[in-house]
Amino acid sequence: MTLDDIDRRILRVLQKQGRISNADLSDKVGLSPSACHRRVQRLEDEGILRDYVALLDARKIGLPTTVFVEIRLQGQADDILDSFEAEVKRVPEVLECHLMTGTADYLLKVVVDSTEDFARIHRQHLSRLPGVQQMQTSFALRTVFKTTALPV
Amino acid sequence: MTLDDIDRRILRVLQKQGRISNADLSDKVGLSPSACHRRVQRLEDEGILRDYVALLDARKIGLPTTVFVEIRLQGQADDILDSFEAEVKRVPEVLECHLMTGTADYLLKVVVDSTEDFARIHRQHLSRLPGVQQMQTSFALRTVFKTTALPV
DNA sequence: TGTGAAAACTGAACTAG
DNA sequence: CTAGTTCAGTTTTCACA
Repeated sequence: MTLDDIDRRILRVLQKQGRISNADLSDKVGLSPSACHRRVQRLEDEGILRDYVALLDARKIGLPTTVFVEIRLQGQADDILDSFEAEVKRVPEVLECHLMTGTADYLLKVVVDSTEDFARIHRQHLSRLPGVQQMQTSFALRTVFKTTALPV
Repeated sequence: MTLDDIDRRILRVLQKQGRISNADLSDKVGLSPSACHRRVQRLEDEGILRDYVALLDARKIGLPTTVFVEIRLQGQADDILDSFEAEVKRVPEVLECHLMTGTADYLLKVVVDSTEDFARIHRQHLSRLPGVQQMQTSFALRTVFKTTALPV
């Protein structure tokens, strides 16, 4: 599917204000409410608009610390990767898990309350992940910025 | 502020379905619509519910590739950090920028179309960032999972 | 918690380019 | 024929009792 300029404007607005009313959105992008609504529906049907979510203030719910964990596995056989991934999925503090280029390396993004809390999660979950050869941890001192909005 | 069990349920639902109607939400958490509405408003007022956003399918808008870039700066003087951060903010493909523990290290998360596209962004933007001593790039081969939902 | 007026949503019928 | 508009019935929101 091909996006025109108005589509991109709609996406830019919704990536910042996911709960804006269709009336206000149509104003912002210069369409009538129903024309705008039809476009939004098309973007949803195509799966380009994938989800609407609420974002929480991590600090205010006691998870101010972001940790990145690099993990080298013992091999790259599919069953090693599969069982590792299955276990990682069960740790709710792990928000992202990427398989990186190179030799069976994973990068995890983890949110925790504090370094002590991370120690606990490490002890209870990460240190028990199967097939791990090496693990290296880096703490974010400060998140300069973070957005979910893709450039469209 | 202290969150009770129903608050947490509300937050869990809204982190997955940010546009659910108040009527449906109140059903799911077992409250009357107006009681539920009051709680949501309180969570918004407190800033715990920070934002509602739409999430896009990165693949479908031509940004299927995630790249992590580790950067070591030449020093950790405030003005070096400040000018670096100011410049990084201007690159829309950079979704996250974290200052990491250690010696003036940054970690950037970047989304691009392809390795060639990353090469362009590197050439045009990243290689021109001020104060950079060293830069190391890792590509995500495959994103196993990724969520914006914090564990509450 | 329940109520009701005001706002928003959303589909149908219609129109212009 | 595609993309926009107006209009009207329905649903949702949200302030107040």
